[in-house]
Amino acid sequence: MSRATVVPVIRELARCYQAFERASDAHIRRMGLTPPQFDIVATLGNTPGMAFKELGSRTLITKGTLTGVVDRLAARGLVERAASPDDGRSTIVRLTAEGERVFREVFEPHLAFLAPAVESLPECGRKDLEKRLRQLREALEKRSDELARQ
Amino acid sequence: MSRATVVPVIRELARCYQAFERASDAHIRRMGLTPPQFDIVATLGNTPGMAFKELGSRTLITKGTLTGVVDRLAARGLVERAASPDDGRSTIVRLTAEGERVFREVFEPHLAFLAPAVESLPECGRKDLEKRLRQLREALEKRSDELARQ
DNA sequence: TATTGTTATACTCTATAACTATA
DNA sequence: TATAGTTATAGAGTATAACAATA
Repeated sequence: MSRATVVPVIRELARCYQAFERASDAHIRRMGLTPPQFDIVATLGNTPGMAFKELGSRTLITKGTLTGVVDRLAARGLVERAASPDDGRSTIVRLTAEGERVFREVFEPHLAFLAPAVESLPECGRKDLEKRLRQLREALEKRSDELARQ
Repeated sequence: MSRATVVPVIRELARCYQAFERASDAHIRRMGLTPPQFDIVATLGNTPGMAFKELGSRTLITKGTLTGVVDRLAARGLVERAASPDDGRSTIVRLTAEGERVFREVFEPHLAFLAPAVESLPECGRKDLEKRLRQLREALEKRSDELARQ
């Protein structure tokens, strides 16, 4: 019974996310960013900046990779590094004025682009979906923990 | 109102998929495959093989990339190319005996690994989730079409 | 002319591990 | 010793476009 139960849910999750990703990535690339770059700009938007460590844990980008992605964004003038006042080992990453501009220019229109799809679900359907996705996520996180513990 | 509606659903979708991906990728890598490679092996499993074109459309890997991924799997002896009997331009990709073995060794255990997470949802919750995800996916696919048409 | 798959280019991301400087 | 970030390495995936063979 396990297989017949698991496959449909996982397949719909993957297909739905891929549909989101495809719509989203195409829109993001038209605005001249890669998906990880957008992820970082979106994470830094409306914040005073944050340490590499926190940025990495929020975006799920590992530290070695993050240095490279941040380098490329910095080279384009969208983010900048600053020394942490609290910890001499730590570096803060934050949006530049240009980065803020891109954030505003890119993030809200991106939501507006996605909105018609989300709003096509009935109100109760959205709430359901959020709740079920949260439950499944928590259960999946437990599986990751199990695996890591082996 | 649009932003407050859209963000939570999209965030839960992304977080849930990322939790899946993280659990799944770690498990797949332990078995010596990359995620796109697993995707191909899983797609070819229990089929007589299929043309590049179909394989690409099922896995969402574009043709230029697919040649490279298939090359690496072929170099490891997991898949092989064969001329299409129907169309001289077309190439069939199929699992080798070794590829079939890896499929069996990898796919079912992978489902078994994920099963506890999915089965932690109540029966009705799984059905709900599948239905809502399907609705959202269809709406997102329409957004992609809109974008492509511009 | 259109389509299938390959090749070529250039780049981004990825995992991993060694390294530095601070704590 | 442990942690934060950088550097180095090697490889995998990506977009894109030009190309050969076939339809």
